[in-house]
Amino acid sequence: MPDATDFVRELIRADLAAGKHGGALVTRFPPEPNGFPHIGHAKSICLNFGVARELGGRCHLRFDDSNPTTEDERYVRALEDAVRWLGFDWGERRYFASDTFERLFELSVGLIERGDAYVCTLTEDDFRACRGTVGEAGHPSPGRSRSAEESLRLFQEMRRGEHPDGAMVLRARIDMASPNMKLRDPPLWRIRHAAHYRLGTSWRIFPLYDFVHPLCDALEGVTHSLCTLEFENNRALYDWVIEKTQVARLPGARRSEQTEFARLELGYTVMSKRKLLELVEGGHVSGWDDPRLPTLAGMRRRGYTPEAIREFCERIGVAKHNSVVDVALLEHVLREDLSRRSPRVLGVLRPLRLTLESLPATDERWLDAPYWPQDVAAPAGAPTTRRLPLSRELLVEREDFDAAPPPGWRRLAPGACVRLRHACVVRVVGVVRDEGGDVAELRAVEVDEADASALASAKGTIHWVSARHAVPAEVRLYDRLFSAPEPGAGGRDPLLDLNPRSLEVVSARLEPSLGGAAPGDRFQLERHGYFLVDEACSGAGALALNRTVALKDGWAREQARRDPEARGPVAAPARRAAGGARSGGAPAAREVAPLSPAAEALRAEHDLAPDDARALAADSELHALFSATLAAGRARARLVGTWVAGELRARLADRAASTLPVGATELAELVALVDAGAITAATGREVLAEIARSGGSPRALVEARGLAKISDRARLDPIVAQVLGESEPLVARFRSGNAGVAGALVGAVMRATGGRADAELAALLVREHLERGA
RNA sequence: UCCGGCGUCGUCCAAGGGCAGGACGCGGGACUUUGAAUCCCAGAAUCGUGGUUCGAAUCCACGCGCCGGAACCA
Repeated sequence: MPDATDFVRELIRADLAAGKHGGALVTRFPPEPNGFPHIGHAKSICLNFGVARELGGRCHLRFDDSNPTTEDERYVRALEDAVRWLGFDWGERRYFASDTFERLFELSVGLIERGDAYVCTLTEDDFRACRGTVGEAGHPSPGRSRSAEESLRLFQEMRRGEHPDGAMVLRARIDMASPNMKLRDPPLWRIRHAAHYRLGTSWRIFPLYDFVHPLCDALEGVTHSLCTLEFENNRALYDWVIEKTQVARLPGARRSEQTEFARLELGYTVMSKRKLLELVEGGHVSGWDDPRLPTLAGMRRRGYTPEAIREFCERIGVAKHNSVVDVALLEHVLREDLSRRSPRVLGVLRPLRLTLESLPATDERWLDAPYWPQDVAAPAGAPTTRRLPLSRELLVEREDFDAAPPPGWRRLAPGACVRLRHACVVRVVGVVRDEGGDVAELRAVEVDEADASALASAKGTIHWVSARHAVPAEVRLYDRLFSAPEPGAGGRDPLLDLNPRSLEVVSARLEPSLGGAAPGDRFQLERHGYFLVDEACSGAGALALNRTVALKDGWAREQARRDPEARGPVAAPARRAAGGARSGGAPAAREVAPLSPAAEALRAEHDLAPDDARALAADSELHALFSATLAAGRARARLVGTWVAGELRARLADRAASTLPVGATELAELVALVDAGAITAATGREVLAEIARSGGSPRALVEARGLAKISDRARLDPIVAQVLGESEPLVARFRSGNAGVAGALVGAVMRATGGRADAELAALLVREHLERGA
């Protein structure tokens, strides 16, 4: 049962229910093959493919490849890999925009013939100058008046390659003065003498996004074209292109509709293709699949699972406002998933020798150790235990020893007892230092199982390996690539925000069972984190491990809190910089904007609410209706104002008041009913909605439907009693101190009476009943 | 400045006239042979001001703030 609900799914469900597009649902994931997909693409993939899967539609994979200079076959493969890896399937539905150029050309010819497009020979600079700015209207290009025949001839010449790059473009003829810049005669095709990765040099002109995209959607029969917020201004053009090309008449084509949602942003990383490309080409990372990158290839190599990413995409939701998701959420779902599938093993990242003096050098004890903790069920078929050798020479974590430990320390310290995971409790009896004074070795003895107090003093458990049996491995530890929450914020160079310590490579020693680990294997190194045996670097005998994500470390967090200086700026708890959409400061309380003289006069004359006066003053038609209504009845002017300027206008949306089948007479009648207390305001609104739809007399409607207000105590009281009887949980909540539910109970009474109950009386009765019952 | 979009816990997402809810993070506690996991508890928000309404996060108005838009990119 897919519970994921968001405005996109709601919209689609509504369209489906309404039978729009013949009840069909077709979405598409439309990347341009000019870079590797990243976690932001995953959101789009999960949305488009997920919606289709859940709601019984299909989703196409389409390559939006209309720019020959940036696109490449290898990106096509990377995109396909990513979609498949995430667990989605486009079946036979793989399309290339570049396959549609011929049809797009034909549609363009139609546009020119109908006068909806023309060839413009302005230079790029002049073109720009002609377009105007956001503040001022543009003016027409000389080409705008070119005849269709002439434009057609030029357009054919463009296609034949008879003109150099930039000599001319085909433009839509829309509106050079439109406040929406996208509509100021946008270019549709431009000349580009460059080899396209699929088409070679067979085309010398290439269509632009705003032309290609709607047309491909329509041609493929896409019903819901989901894209990100920055295309909101393009929607008008999207619709224009579909309408004016008449593409929907073609077989299989549809009038698709665009809906925008917020793209994904993650803290401490960059998501734009440009910036990613810069990192890759500048050698700041090892490639598109560098495990520190938010690319799907990088995340995959680091050890992320498709399941975790899908879960993440589900949890972040889909909305219409820009947001920056905390990486902590990503890491949380990752750990959740990894915990279920990773056997626990021991490995020492930064080894320190520990000699167990109580164990003879020739002794070797093999212990049984479970792979899975008590609260994690072993996956079906997975081994549940392995053997672990204990010998005299051990290796422990350097960090687990402190000669002068802070309070609360539970690990190795002079004289202290700790438990060796799966083995025994040991006591540190000696610390050997090298000539530089650094700790070189620890001497310890096994604690007798009978020594209860020593056993009990061992508060901590540490991991270890037998030096002789340990297998070496190169382990890569990753930290976030950038040290700033929003790299490059404020226009600075993001490279300046690179975290110099984003990668640390250590020579680790692992328990012998890992000797046979194969690329792609994953496990948890206890107390360290989740690791993946690197697919690319683990040759025969040489094990390379990538730490996918560290375990949470409550001790480290606590230490950091005590001494923030001791930790690097990067390792400090993630704290997003203030900002984003919500930093909108509350200016000092301000007076409501003053009324215009006309509005003020109106307000004073009729004792109107200021907002109503303003609305009436601003709309002569509404004002006239107000005056007429006033004249037609005896209701109080203030109330008439509210109903005309408030309730009626709200129903109007963009229409003119004269289009409604409601005149001054009806309005006056309605307001009089409310004013006299014959009906409730709620009923009044309902009646207004009804007569706004189909006309008629309010009084007649009220009588026909029996909508008169119930203000008779004796009549309402039993209704209240019944509602309360049926709302046991709510009543209980009230009893336990939640006074707010009283409102909900009043609401229930209102619903039970179809809005006819005198609300004030209902509220009074509800309160009486509740108090009596208590 | 014009056009478009958007403002709910620190973060992400619900509630679309009637109980402001969930998740992550943070804090506290229980448990623990991973300072993990798990469990429990706490704290924490409707951008502002008016209006309509018995009742407003939700409707209306006026503001404020943030994002996007002037590529022959997508």
